[in-house]
Amino acid sequence: MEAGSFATATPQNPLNEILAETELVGLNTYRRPAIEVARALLGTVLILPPCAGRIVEVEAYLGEKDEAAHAFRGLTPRTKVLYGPPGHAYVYFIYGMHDCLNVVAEPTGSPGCVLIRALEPLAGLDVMYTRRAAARRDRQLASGPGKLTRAMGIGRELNGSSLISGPLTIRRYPNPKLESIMISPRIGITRGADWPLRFYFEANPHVSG
DNA sequence: CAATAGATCATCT
DNA sequence: GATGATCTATTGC
Repeated sequence: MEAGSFATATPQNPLNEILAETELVGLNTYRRPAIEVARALLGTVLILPPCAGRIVEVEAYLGEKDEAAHAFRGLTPRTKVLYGPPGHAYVYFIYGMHDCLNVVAEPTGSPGCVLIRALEPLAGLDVMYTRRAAARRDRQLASGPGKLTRAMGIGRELNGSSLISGPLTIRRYPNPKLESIMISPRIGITRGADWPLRFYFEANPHVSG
């Protein structure tokens, strides 16, 4: 957050500023190979009012040819959304406890997607701290796939929802801040663990460990 | 600080 | 019945 330029006790929610300075990420951005979409989403802003966070870490999942992807087993009730149109949210429940957010990529019928792994909190921090009682620093609010869904209030009710119409949306700055991008193998998987499909901002403290 | 165990359930074999 | 795109608390150095 910014240093105390104002002495007012009521903190201004910067969500309106973010909305004014950004533009909605459109369908053409999502309807591309998952790797390209992953790169394109780095630095964009994930918004679910009253919260917003800048995407600083993502992973690409390549569909049926990718052993680590849910779609490796083909079309099932769970993976149905992945086979649907791009630009939609795929939210699933894992480890009996956590929800994870993916963005569906590639044309309809091709189940590539991008896992959102970490956010730099930008707006609604007070709400995030309420939801994430264990967090003592901003960097602990959303530095992991389960943490960020918790902090943002993203649940399975948003599975299959459109990122174009909302309420969950992704927006980009016309002139994004420059940060050097690192590439590494994906985290937390057993098969396909050697493929370099994780992208993150090298020096950003909000990236997961 | 690093390592580890426990929580807890949808999905698939 | 086992596994898993995780997080947290706790233990041990």
